[in-house]
Amino acid sequence: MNSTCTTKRSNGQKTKARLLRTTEKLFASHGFAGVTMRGVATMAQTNIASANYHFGTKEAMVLEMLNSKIGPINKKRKERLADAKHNSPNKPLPTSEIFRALILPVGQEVQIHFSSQSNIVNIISRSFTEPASFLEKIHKRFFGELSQIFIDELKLTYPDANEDDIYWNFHFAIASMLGAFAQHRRLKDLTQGRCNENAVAEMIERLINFVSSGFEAGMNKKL
Amino acid sequence: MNSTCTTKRSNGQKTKARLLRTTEKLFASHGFAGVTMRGVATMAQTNIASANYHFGTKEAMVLEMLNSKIGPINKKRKERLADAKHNSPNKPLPTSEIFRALILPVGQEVQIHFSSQSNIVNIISRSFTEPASFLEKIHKRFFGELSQIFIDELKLTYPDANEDDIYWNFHFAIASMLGAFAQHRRLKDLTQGRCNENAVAEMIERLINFVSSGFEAGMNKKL
DNA sequence: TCTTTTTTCAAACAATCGTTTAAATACTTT
DNA sequence: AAAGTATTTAAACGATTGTTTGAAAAAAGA
Repeated sequence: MNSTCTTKRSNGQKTKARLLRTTEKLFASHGFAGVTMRGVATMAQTNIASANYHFGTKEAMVLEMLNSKIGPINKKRKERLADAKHNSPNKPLPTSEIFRALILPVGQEVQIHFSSQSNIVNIISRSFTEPASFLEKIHKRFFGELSQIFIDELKLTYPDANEDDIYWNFHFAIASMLGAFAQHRRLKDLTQGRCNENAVAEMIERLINFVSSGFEAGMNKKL
Repeated sequence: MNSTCTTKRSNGQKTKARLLRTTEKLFASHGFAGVTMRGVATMAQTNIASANYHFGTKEAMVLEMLNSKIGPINKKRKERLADAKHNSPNKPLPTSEIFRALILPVGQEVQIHFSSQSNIVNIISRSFTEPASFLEKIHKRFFGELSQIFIDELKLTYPDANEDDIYWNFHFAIASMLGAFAQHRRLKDLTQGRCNENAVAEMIERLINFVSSGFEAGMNKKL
């Protein structure tokens, strides 16, 4: 018959998408352990076995959700870095431009879905200290390839620098970014309501400035 | 009769201490969810019910362990800050001194128990993004009172600064510290063995420098 | 020594977890 | 319309979780 809103299968992809969205919400608010097959299925208004039918295991379901969220962000990061290189050829990039390419794509995602329950901030903050061992592999997979690209770029900007300096301070930069996002939920308590939703863009700029300055200081100052 | 090595009760406190040490190890390596009453009891060579007898609940057991580890560190932080103020009265503290008081006590703890299985780094890194809701309260309790002390001190050093600037950049500083510790376990992979155990003291100094520089830049530079 | 309290233990409880099964339903294709 | 595939469902499985019970064992006080 004339299907009203579907392309091939009408309900299968719908249910799968609903399950993914629910996984997103539960993972964002309660972490991996808080994602239960029953909870996801119930909240997605379907059956437990349906979740297993679509994803096989809980682990695969969470992984697919994470990939759908973090994958596009990493793509934008690489694109922004490539654009910056293309716009100023044969010249090393400023430190702030490198970290802007790293931070801004997440920041934009945060701005878009700020008041959403399944905020990307919560997902990222959960996914980098989750106890589950498979998440460590995922983290390595997601940030491992990306790290090398950005470290190589930093080496071009600091050609005479000690490699240890680059590694250490890049480590701090990553830590600052992730930690800032991880703690972002608690910021309202910390500041007693001083930071409202509209300040997200401001926070991103502050974060880029903080990280870039810290990195530069770490490269220049001899301890 | 003449008790050989105990003060009042011979075995009760011993078992309780053994349970706490085991909780420490399991929490450090597998997080809150990885701490199971059976696992702790077995590894501590005692019975499940014994753990419940001594602590009541799993939550209380983990809390007592956390308090025993983080409490003394926070005490040293306040002491170091008070000492710094006492040594230079009527003069605002340098930014690096304030953050040194915040970071060094943890760093020393890290150095002492670096190769230990129950490293304080792992405990701290676990305890600040653990999904369990009670841990968020603990985090607020532990860092809540401490934050205000250090923020007040930063206000003295930057008397003309915008309060928002102080809050934001202190937030980043805390995030950097926690994130750096949280990621420390993965650093060996990231650097391909470039960072050995002896480099802990170096990392602490680098971290203090990174955080102080980032904070100062955030206070001075207008965006 | 006898009594009292503290501590340990095996066993079971109730709840929840991820996963599987097999039958029923919905949809597409022929 | 019939056949075949895709999807949903209720129900159960086995394993694990934190917690409780009640009795045995150990230690302490009298």
